[in-house]
Amino acid sequence: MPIFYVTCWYSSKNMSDQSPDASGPDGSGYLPGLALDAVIFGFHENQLRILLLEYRNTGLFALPGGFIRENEDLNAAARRMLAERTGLSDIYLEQFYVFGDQARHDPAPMRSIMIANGLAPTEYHWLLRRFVSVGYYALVDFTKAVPRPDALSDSCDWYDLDRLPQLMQDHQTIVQKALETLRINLDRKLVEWASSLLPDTFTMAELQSLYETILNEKLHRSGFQRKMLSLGVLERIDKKYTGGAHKAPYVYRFVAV
Amino acid sequence: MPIFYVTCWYSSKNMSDQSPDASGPDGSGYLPGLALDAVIFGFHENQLRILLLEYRNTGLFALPGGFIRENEDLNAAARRMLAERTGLSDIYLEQFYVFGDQARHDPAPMRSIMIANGLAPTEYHWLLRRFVSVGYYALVDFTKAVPRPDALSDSCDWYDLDRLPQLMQDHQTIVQKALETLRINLDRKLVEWASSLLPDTFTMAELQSLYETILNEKLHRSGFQRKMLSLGVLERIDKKYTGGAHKAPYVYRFVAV
DNA sequence: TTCTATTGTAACAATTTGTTACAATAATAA
DNA sequence: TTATTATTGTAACAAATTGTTACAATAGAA
Repeated sequence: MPIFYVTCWYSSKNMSDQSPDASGPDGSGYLPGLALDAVIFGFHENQLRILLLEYRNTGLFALPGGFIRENEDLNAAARRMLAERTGLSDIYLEQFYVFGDQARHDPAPMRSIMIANGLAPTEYHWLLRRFVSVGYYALVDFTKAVPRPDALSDSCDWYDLDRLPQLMQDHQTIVQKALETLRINLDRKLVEWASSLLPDTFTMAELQSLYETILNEKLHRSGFQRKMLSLGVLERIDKKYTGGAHKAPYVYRFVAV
Repeated sequence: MPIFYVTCWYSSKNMSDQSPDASGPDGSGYLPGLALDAVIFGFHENQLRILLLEYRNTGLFALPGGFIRENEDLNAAARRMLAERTGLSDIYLEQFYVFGDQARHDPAPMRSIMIANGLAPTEYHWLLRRFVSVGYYALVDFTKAVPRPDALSDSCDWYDLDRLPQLMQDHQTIVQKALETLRINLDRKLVEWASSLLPDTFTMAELQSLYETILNEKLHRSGFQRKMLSLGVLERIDKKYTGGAHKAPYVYRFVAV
């Protein structure tokens, strides 16, 4: 019972128009039907934001996403996509959920985007087909990122979590689920996250404001300080003279594990 | 710039030999390159086991897996696969990780399995290609399941977690990650899991043994009872006369949320 | 020098968890 | 009937953790 399975990519234009990695604008070279969407959390001075793309002439906003090359690990694809969008490479990145309902398949917005970009996609264009998408969340200091739009979008920028524009498809759901994951994992993953979210050294007040911003609630200063110190992962470095008319706080660093 | 993307399934035999759902043994009707693997945890009387398939004449063991139909939700596919393997439908099931490294692509074992089953797969047979696999864990009372082998395997049975046979590919890693997830989530998900892991009513000792088995550590009886009662989700039902020469324990039920 | 805002930490209370102890049984055997 | 036994439910207390308040120690500005 010899059976053959072949995935074919047809392009009416030039099959040879491909980037060096052998993945091209016709979708060839990518794993078919599988995508990534990333909720990139940016933190800086009490502010928690996420990175969104705005598509040209459409008023449509979306999470940065991407595809997986045939000769690429899934997580590596997420890391590559992230670097393309932010210019950052050593940041925390983790899967949190796979969005695989049929209901999320809605070719209309993507068709609008393509048309707004001067393309005339056929009904069966690969970008208009059903995708199962792996959700990733990433953590960065947003002052370190250099957001770059992708080929179809004219802006890539940070948006306050509580003032998000209307998002495409199920991207609002994806953001919500990412935020839940962030909150659930905060205590357990703090040390892993620290280098992505905080400068090398930081004051206790900065660490507390990170907690408060992520959890969206006020914490008691004294108890917080005691709890953090009791974790045994903080090393006190120096005093920090901020210029304020008050005692100078210490700066801390997470000790290597 | 009209571009076409078409996925083609070639079968040297009969393209019409398909199940009613339009997914066939040639892989057509399924989302290409995407699979599921399930770690089905079975609990009963202090024992935690998982369900494994043994492939005919190969000595190879594997997690039950499956594919996603083109007109099926991802989670629905997992639920269907689970029902096919266990006969159970109302059980707890959740994604925990996507395994998407290229390194996991190793066609050798699957080729052996197919050959052992009298098939002569070509090099490009769909089952021998790279798959990204969504890992699910499920929770059942293993006395309620009726394990059924799939087409290529001659047994489907429960194995003690600490006495697993050698598993195919990266399935050992998948089991490990599922177990970690189970432990991390136990407290937070207890109520959701209860109906899959415990009988409708249960004694405190049974609940404690569930905890101890999952966490693989002894807990203090008194503190455990107090903690569980303080959750405010247990309803005391009745006494249970077990026949033992001692005080009869109460049986509890989780109250509806 | 005084004043102000913020920090680090002590002090104590409240709560939660760890541990031990013991009375309350269901059977069983004397 | 009456011990005996194994387990259960919970009280009692200790230990640890967390919540809250208080206060001394500044770094700068007035």
